[in-house]
Amino acid sequence: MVQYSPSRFSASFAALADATRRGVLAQLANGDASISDLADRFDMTLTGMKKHVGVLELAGLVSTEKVGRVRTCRLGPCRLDEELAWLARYRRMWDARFEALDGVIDVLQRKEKARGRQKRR
Amino acid sequence: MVQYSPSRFSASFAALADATRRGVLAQLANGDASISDLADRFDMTLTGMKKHVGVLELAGLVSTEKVGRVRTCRLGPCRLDEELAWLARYRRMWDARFEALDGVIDVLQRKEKARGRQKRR
DNA sequence: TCCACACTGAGCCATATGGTTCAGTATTCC
DNA sequence: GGAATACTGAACCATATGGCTCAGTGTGGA
Repeated sequence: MVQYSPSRFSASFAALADATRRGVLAQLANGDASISDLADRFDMTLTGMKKHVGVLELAGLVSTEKVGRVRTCRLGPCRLDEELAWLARYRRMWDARFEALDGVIDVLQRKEKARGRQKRR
Repeated sequence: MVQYSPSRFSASFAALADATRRGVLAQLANGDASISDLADRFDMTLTGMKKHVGVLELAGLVSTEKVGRVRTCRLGPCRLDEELAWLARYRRMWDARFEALDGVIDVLQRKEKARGRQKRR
């Protein structure tokens, strides 16, 4: 089940905050892999990799299925749409904020010039 | 100085992984604020808020300046461009991956139909 | 049947994180 | 000068994180 709780972002961003986990996602973009494959590729114990996969799975970034004795990992249901939207919104606010600042600077500079003209008179 | 080390993403995503810090960014998008302002708004001690601001500052998301006895926080130099690009790239890979999967399913279904036709003969 | 393989879970360890209190220090205002 | 303000830093605490080992458990192949 997909979670839409307020902590969803916390989970996904925290999942992305680790270089190994970002690497795992990149790897899975190339194709599905077992826990052993991943552990091997990232030079880590099975148990260690399992924890990373667990974190990614909780965040919805990876889904896994066990068939026989091997658990296969693939990219999960979360496409990071909302995270992308959050970042995009943040950047719009950032831009707006700095345009506003530029506006203030403009006004100040115009006043400065006006004062200069007055002095010259 | 802005860092472009491999751990840059780790710092920014980790900074975004906390709800309070995301709130601080949203707040600063509305206007600059002192540490006290923020601590007050998020019902936290000054010291606690200072730590959060420190994390955001290290990630380049916030910059601060102390004048007199008050330290003013504003949105920082990092616009999250590369983070946005990373997420966008991930999503493209995600899409590609699932289109490929759809392709496989298509092929399987076509084979299935073909087998059906054979049986009926 | 038996061995090897792939995972799982408990538990340990060092360090990081998110918070606090308390005791400064520097500034501002009266 | 003295009190109030705004921050700063050290130290503490509980919990989380990122790793590990070790001892299972379940599956597949000879």
